[in-house]
Amino acid sequence: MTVTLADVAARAQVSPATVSRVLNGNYPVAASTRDRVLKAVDELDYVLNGPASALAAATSDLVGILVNDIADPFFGIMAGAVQSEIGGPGGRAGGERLAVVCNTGGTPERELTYLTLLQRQRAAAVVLTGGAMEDGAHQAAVAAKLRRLTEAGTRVVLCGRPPAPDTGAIALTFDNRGGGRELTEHLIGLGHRRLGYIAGPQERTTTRHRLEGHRAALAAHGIEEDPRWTVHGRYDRQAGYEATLELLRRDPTLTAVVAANDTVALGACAALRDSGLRIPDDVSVAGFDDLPFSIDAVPALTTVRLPLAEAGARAGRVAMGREDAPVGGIATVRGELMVRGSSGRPRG
Amino acid sequence: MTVTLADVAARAQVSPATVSRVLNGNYPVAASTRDRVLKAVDELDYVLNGPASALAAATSDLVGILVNDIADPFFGIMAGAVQSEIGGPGGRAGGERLAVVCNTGGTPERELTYLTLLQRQRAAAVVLTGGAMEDGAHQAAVAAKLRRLTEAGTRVVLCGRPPAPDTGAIALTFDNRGGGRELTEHLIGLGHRRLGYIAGPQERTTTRHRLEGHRAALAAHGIEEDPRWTVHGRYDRQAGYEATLELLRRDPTLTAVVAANDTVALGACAALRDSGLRIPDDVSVAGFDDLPFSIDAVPALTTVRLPLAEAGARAGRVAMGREDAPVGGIATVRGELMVRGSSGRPRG
DNA sequence: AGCCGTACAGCAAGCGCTTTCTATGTAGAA
DNA sequence: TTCTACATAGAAAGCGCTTGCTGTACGGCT
Repeated sequence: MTVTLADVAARAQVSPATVSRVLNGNYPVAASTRDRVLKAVDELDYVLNGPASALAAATSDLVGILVNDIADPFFGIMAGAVQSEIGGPGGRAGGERLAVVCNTGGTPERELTYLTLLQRQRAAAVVLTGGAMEDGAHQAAVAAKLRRLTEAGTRVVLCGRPPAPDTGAIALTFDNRGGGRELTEHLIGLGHRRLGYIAGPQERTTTRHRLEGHRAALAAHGIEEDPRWTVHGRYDRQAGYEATLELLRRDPTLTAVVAANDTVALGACAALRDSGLRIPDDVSVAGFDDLPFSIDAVPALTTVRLPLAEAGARAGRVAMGREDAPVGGIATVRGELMVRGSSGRPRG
Repeated sequence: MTVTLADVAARAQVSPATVSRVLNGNYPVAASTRDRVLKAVDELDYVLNGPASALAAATSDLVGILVNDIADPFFGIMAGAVQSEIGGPGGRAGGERLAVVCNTGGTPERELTYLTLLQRQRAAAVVLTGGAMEDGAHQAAVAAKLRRLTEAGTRVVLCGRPPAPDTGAIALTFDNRGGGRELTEHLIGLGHRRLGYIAGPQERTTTRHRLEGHRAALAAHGIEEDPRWTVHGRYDRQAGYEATLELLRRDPTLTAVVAANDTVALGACAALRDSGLRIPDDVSVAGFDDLPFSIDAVPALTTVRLPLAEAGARAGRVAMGREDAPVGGIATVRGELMVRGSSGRPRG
C-alpha cells in the first residue's frame, strides 16, 4: 500500500520518532541522520499522511476562505490576495498551508455548511469575505459558529464584512456607507437631482450600507427621494440591465443611475445604450468597487475603488498571525472615489 | 476541551461505535437509539473530528480544484461550476464534501505544492483547470504526481487542459486550436491580410494551441506571416495594452488584432482608442473565451465562446463519479465563434 | 578519575474515530 | 419448548502520526 512513516524509518534505520522530527524540523537531529532520513523519504516518495498528522498534533494546516461568488472578480481578487499571503512558507519553518476557497453562492445554508466543514477539519484559520446576509436566525447561527471556531483556536477574520461582536473574529470592514455617500454627492455636485438607484439583493449588509450612503447624500442636500427611484436586483449584469429598463419606465426623466456595483453598472450602460440614450450626456452612470474592467467601459466608469487586494492581503497576514490585529479587532477600510467619463452634468 | 465521540456516547448511553454508526448511517441502528444519539449530538454541539475520521476510514471528503488565477473570471466560472456539482449532497448519503479551490498563480512550484498538499490530505478527487505549463521537467513531475494520485484512488480530472497520457487522469480538453483557427478565418473572410497577434505567456499549452490555430488559418489562406506580427505577454489587460502599442509601432498598417483572450483584447481596445484608432473601422479586434464582460465592450467583442460553466460542471460530476468518463478518458470541448461589433471589413 | 551537562535517538502512549468480530435479546420455526 | 436466525449493540484493535519521557554516549569540568 502507501508508504508510511514506519517504512521510511526502517529504510533509514532510525525510529519513526526521528523521521517525524526530521520532517517537522522542531527537534535537534544530527545532520548525518537527517540526511539519511531525507534520502529515504526521497527514495520512497513518501508523503506525509495529513489526517494522521493533524490528529496526533491536534492542529491542521488548512485555512478556509469563504466567498459569495467565486466567478465574480470582486471575490476572486480578495481571495487571491488572501491566498498569496498564506500559501507561501509562512509562520513556522516549512509550514506549508493549504489555503482553500469555498464558494457559498451567497446562500446561508452553504455558508454554514462550509463553516462546519472547516470546523470539522480543525482549520487553522478562516477568512470570510464580502457582505453578510441579514437574516436574523442565520446571523445568530453564523455568530455562534464563529465563536465556537475562535474558542477552538481557529483564527477568524472578516474581510469586507461588518464586525461580528462577541465572536472573537477580527474585522476589516469596507466603508460602503461612506463610499456610497461620496459617490452620490459627486453626482449631486454635478447638478443631478433625479437619481435612480439599482440596489443589490435585499437582506445583505453591503446592499444596505451602500444604499444608506446614497440616501444620506440625498438627504444632506435636501433632495427628497421618490420611492420609484430604487430597484433591487442581483449583483450581476443582467439584473443591472433589467433594473435600468424598469427605472426608465418608472421615470424617464432620471438623469443619473447609481448601481450597486460595477458589474451591475455595466448592465445599466448596456440598457441605456439599447434605449438610445447617451452616457453621460443623457444619463450619468456610476458603479462601485472599481473592478479591473471598469476602466475599459466606454465611457470609463465613475466608481468607488475598494482596495480589494490590499485588504485581502492584510486579512491573510492577520489570519496567519503575521500581522497584529487592529485595535479593538476592527478596522475600517475606506474606498476612493474615481471620477471618470460615465458621469457628467445633467442635460438641460 | 472539545467534545468527542465518546462524550456523545456517554450522554446518549450507548457505545462510541453506535454513535459513529448513527452519524455515518451505514449500519442498522434502532430508531429509538438513533434519536437518542442525535439528541445528544445536538445538545453537545458535537462536530466530527475530520482528521480522525479520515485517518480511521482511510478516506477524505476533500476535493481540490486547481486554478491558475482565481481573480480571473475564466477560472472563477469553471471553479464555481465544479464546486456546485460537488458541494451538495453527492455520492453517499449525507456525504458533504469540502470542495476547495487552490490558486497556483500559474507557477509550476505552487502547482506541485498544492498537488502534494492534496495528496497529503488524501483528497477524494482533484480537478485541474486551464492550460498547463510546457516546461519539460515540470510536466514530468506533474504527470508523476497525477499518476501517484490516481493510483492512490484519487480521481483526477483535467478541465480545459490537454490530456496527460498514462496518468489515469480524465481530460475534458478545450479545442483551442480549432477555435483560434475559426476566429482568424472569420477575420480573413472579412478581407484582413495583415493581422497582429497578441499571444499569451510562452510555454503554455493554451497560448501555443491558440497561436497554432491562428497560424493554421493564415497558412490555409496563403498568407505569409510576418514575425513582427506576434507579441507575447501575460493574460491581462495591461499586457494587451502594451502589446498593442508595440504591434502598432512595428507595423502601423495592421488592420486587425487578435488577442489571446478577452481580457487582453480589452487592453488592446484601450490602446487602439488611445492611439486615435476606431474599432472596427480602422482596426478589428478579436478575443477568446467570451467572458461575461466581453459583450459590454464597445463595440462588443468578437470572440470564441468556451462553455466554461458546462465544462466545469461536467468535470465536477466526473470527479464525483456521478457521470461516466468519456470513452478513452478524453473529451474535446469545442468553442463557438461569436461575431460581434469589434470585427469588420478592413479599411480601404 | 569521577561527574555532570549536552546532544541525540528511541519507547510507547495516545490523538478520536471506524470497523470487524463477538455478544445478547427476541421472534419465529420446528 | 428448544433451536435457529436476525436485528442490534458493544469491545477492542487499529489507522499513521506526534511527543513527553527515558536512555545512552561523549566531551569537558573539577
